[in-house]
Amino acid sequence: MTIPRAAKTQRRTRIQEAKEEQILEAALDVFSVSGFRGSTIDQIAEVAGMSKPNLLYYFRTKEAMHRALIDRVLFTWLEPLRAFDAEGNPESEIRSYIRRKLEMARDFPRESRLFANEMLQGAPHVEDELKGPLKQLVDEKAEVIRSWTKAGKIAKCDPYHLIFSIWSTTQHYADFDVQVRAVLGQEHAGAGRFEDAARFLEQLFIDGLKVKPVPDAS
Amino acid sequence: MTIPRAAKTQRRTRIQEAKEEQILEAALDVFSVSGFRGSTIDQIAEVAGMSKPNLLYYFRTKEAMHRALIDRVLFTWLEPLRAFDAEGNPESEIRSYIRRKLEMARDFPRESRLFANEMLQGAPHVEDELKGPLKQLVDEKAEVIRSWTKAGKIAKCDPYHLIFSIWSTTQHYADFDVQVRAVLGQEHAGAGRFEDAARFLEQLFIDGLKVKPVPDAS
DNA sequence: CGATAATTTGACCGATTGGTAAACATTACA
DNA sequence: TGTAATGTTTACCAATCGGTCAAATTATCG
Repeated sequence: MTIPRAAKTQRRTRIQEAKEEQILEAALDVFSVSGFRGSTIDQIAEVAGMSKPNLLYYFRTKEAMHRALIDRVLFTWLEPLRAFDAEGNPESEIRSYIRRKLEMARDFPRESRLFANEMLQGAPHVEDELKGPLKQLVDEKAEVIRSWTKAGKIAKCDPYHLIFSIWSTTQHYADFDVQVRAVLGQEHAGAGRFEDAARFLEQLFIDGLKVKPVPDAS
Repeated sequence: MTIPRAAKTQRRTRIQEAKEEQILEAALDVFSVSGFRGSTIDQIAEVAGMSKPNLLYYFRTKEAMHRALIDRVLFTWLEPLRAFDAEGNPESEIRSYIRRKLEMARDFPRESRLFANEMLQGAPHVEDELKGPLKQLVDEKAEVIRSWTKAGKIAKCDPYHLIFSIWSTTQHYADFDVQVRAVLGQEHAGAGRFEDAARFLEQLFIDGLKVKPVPDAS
């Protein structure tokens, strides 16, 4: 019988694990550029170096591949935010959060683009995750930030929009990489652009969030 | 003869102008969500309320539609940056630039997403525009900002990354709208979110760029 | 070894893709 | 009004799409 598709078996053989990894790696290449609708199984199969029916032996549908990919990416993608520590020093926490996010944009640009593609299309496959686990995590960290402002450790500001702005500025270097390179030109588009970005963003956020001397009407 | 396609005629009839407008409007709907590869002429035709061959009478290929759309969007999209005035007061210039960009994200989210989709795919259709006109415009404005820092009007910072960060933070509210809504929840995801964002971003950039008292070693 | 299960592939299917041909309908204008 | 140009539609095409199937191949293990 050939009925028991890979997914059904209890124990995953080494070969299964390896092939699924190989497929998801190729799928990430393709989905991150063309989005779900714009990607084809044939493309993924070619990148993976396998036949199309062979892909479909491990993942029954195109959606299944995409779903598996999204699930995996979503988890690791939120790790920097999870590491955000309430006990830590606000300035250094924000600083290292920016650093971490920027490192991810540099080291895992495909993952960032996969996620961006999904958002642009209205998150048809992950809306529940956004409204559930993601919102919950952000709510939690927003509360931490709010406590910092209340304690006078950082300037008063909307914690949600602070998080959004860190997300957007850092992911920009992955999602809009072509634009960044084009605008910076050959001279400044080298590997150093991430260091420059880090310096700028740290300055912006740290100084922008410093507690300001109240011009109190006395 | 039916050979002279619409594009070939010198004078554009009223009906041509209207239909082309109607098509591009529909194309914007579709392309902005699914990207170039993920969109189909049939989808656009249905949204436009016209038959597929009728679309192809006005635009010979799917690429021609996309190209026409991109050209139009790219121009209006850069208007806020063009309005950036070297003579003006730095603080109010930056403030109004952020406002304008945020208003565009609110009023023209499809245009923002169309552009974002193109970037994610590596800008296969507009790389020349990025390296040419766009880079030139940004270079020019970056020089303005640099002059401000040299004059001590704003804190010393990398003008390119400053522009990038304004782009990314503002466009985020168009491109990642689903995520923003999901995280903010029903209570705070209303129309007011743009006002909240404006307040936060203005504070961040204005305070973050204030000239800091030098802790000079005296 | 033998046999059973797991893996891989070529051939194929119906649906959809971008695009065409030509007949038909409408408009502009002398 | 007539007629030529413009605009629209039906029918269609080859290529590609997501996915199936049965046969062939390979790994596993007693």
